[in-house]
Amino acid sequence: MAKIQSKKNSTKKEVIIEKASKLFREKGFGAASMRDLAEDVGVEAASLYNHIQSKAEILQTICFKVANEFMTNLEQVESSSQSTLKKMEAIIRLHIRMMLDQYEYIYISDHEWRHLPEPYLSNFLSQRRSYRKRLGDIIEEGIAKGEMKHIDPYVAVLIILSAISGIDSWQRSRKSTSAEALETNMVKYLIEGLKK
Amino acid sequence: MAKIQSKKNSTKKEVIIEKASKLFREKGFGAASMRDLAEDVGVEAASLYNHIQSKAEILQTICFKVANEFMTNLEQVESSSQSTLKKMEAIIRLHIRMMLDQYEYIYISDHEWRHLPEPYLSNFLSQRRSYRKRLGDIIEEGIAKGEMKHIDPYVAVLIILSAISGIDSWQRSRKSTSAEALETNMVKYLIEGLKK
DNA sequence: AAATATTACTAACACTTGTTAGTAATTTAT
DNA sequence: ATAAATTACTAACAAGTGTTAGTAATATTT
Repeated sequence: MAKIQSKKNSTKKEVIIEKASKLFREKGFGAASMRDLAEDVGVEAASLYNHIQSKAEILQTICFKVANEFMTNLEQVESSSQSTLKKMEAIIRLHIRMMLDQYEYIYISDHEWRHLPEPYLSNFLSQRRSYRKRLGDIIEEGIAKGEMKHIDPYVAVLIILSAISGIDSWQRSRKSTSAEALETNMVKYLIEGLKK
Repeated sequence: MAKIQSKKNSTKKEVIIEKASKLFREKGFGAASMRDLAEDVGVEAASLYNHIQSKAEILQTICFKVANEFMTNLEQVESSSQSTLKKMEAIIRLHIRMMLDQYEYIYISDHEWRHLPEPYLSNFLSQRRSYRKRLGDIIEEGIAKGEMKHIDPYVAVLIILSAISGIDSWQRSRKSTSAEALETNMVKYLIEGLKK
């Protein structure tokens, strides 16, 4: 049956993935070894395979967990009845917050997806393409309704997502600017850039 | 004396670095092997060491080449007598263009610097910090002069650089949007977001 | 307490890694 | 053409890779 390990209410598999996410971010997926991971978990490398099937599976789990979370949120926003600007703001804020408190996961999903084995790689990229397309559709609608300025929707999506993804280089020097100030300023910049 | 190899007027070392930059981007520094690289160059792995000293040296060369290029340009812009908005526009345009026609180099400098060995790593990060600080100073001056809107300069720099860095995910699907349209739209978005 | 299922261990596998020695081939300088 | 320097080759190294078998220890269920 379900095994409850560790101090928190989390499976050992979850512990492994959590430790792995930190390790993969620090050293990169390729350079992080299963023996490194085992040491972090406090176990021998071979023992990991009682809980996971492969190193790649860890990466898959992380990448698709993140992708699904964003996709679910997008569907909620799409089916809501806010203005297109409010929709984009909601999405931007979610991205920023997830970047702030699920940093490791998001970072890996953003930067290490290249190492996904097929067919997961194609699947992931297709999901990402679809996600961006749907963000672009919201912006397109915003332009059509006169709520947003005339700009290439695809480029706008690129800018917004990349800008948020760049918070990773803030994480390492988080003295001067607080998290709240960061979110406020980013939303201001990114939304003002859309407004007509 | 100077050895002229290959078809073009380039040292074999330059050929190696050029091939390496493509390889490092595709597979990541850690996952790219010297044997992979050797095959691309058309030579045995051991022969590479007649021209380079180590795998890490290649990474160093690439990262600092890029860093120096940006730094030189920044100094020119700083000492010019344009408005702060024009200065930022000039910098943004340079970044976009370098991203477009020196894609491999910039990408590696952006994403693979983590694998630099000390003391190069510290050196690189310090240079990067300094670069961003000076960009922030331009924005701060822009705000003080009333040319730019009130925004945290550090966050603005973060957004601008990250947004441009995100062009890498455009490279792979460069059908719909042309390079000129991309630059125009990005400048529009990023500069409008600064203007008062 | 006994039986069962789960997890950790040691040892080893086949393979890949960056790099070095030593030497042959080739290019450049005399 | 001969000498000197440069570059490519083969072979090998020590170390590290993900992963599997087999087994001992531990926890869970009966």
